[in-house]
Amino acid sequence: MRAAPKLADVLKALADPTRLRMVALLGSEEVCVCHIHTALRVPQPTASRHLSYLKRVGMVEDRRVGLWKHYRLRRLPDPAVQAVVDAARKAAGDSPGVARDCCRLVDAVRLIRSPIQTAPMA
Amino acid sequence: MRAAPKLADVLKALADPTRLRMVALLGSEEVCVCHIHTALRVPQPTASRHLSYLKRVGMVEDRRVGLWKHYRLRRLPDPAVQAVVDAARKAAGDSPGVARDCCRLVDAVRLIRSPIQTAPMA
DNA sequence: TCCATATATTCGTGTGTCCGAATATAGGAT
DNA sequence: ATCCTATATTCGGACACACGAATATATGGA
Repeated sequence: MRAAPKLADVLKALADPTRLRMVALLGSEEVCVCHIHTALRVPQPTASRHLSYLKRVGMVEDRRVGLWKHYRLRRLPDPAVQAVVDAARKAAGDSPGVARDCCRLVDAVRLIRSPIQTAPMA
Repeated sequence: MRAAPKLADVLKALADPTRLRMVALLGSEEVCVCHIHTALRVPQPTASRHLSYLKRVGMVEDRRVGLWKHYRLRRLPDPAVQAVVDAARKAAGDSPGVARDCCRLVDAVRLIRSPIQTAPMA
C-alpha cells in the first residue's frame, strides 16, 4: 500500500477538505509540519494526523531535519492515479482559500527560515 | 449546488467505491437504473440511492422513459473539476472490476433491449 | 379501477472517521 | 541529566453515511 496507492485510497484521501488543502499546498519542495499547521490554521495534532494519513496511503514522504519533519508529495507509480492527483491539485488551486493558505505559507517560511536558524535574517 | 458541483463534492462522490464504479460505467450515452444495478450486482435501492446522490451533487442528470429512468453523466461547468472526473474515470477504467461491470452492462442492455420491448429479439 | 413493474424513500443499525484535549515521544541545547 | 520545542499518538464523543430490509411512489396496461 505504501508504495503504490490505489485509486480508491487517493480519492478518499482527497475527499477530506483539510487533506485536499495540504496536497494543494505541498509541491515538489518539502514543507515542515509547523509551516503547514500555521498556513492552514489548524491545530498541530490535526496537521500531524492528516499528514500521517497521507503518508500511510503513500501520497507523501517525510524527512527528518533535526526537530523538524519535512513532507513532500510523492510521484505515484501509476500515471493514471497521478493524473487524478494533478487534476485535483489544479482544481483546488482555483480556490481563494488555497490561495490564502499559500500566502500564509510564504509568510511562515519567511519567519522561520530553516531548521537551523530560528530567527529571520538580520 | 445542482448546477455547479464543487470540487469537494465531486471528490466525496468519487470516494465511494460503488459511485466510482457508476461514474466509470456511465458514459455519454444514458443508462437506466435496472441496467446499472444489474451490471454492478448491487441491490436496486443501493443503485437508486447512489444515483440520487450523484444527481443531488450535480454530476448526473436523468430522463424518464416510461417506467425506466435513464441516467447520464453531466458535463461540468468548471473545466478544472471536470478534469478531475475525467482523470478518475480513466484511472478507474484500468480496474478489472470496472471491466467486468462493463461486460455485464453490455449483456444487460442486450437482454433488455429498450424500455418498450422487454424480451430479447426473436 | 386494479395489477404489475421500475424506481425511490424510510428506518434502524453498524462502521468509519474527524475533531479537541490531553498526553506521549523524539531530538537538540545547556 | 534536565528542559524546551517539534511532532506523534491516544482517548472520547459527535457526526456522517453506507447498507439491508421493508415500504412507498410512479407509470403503464388490462
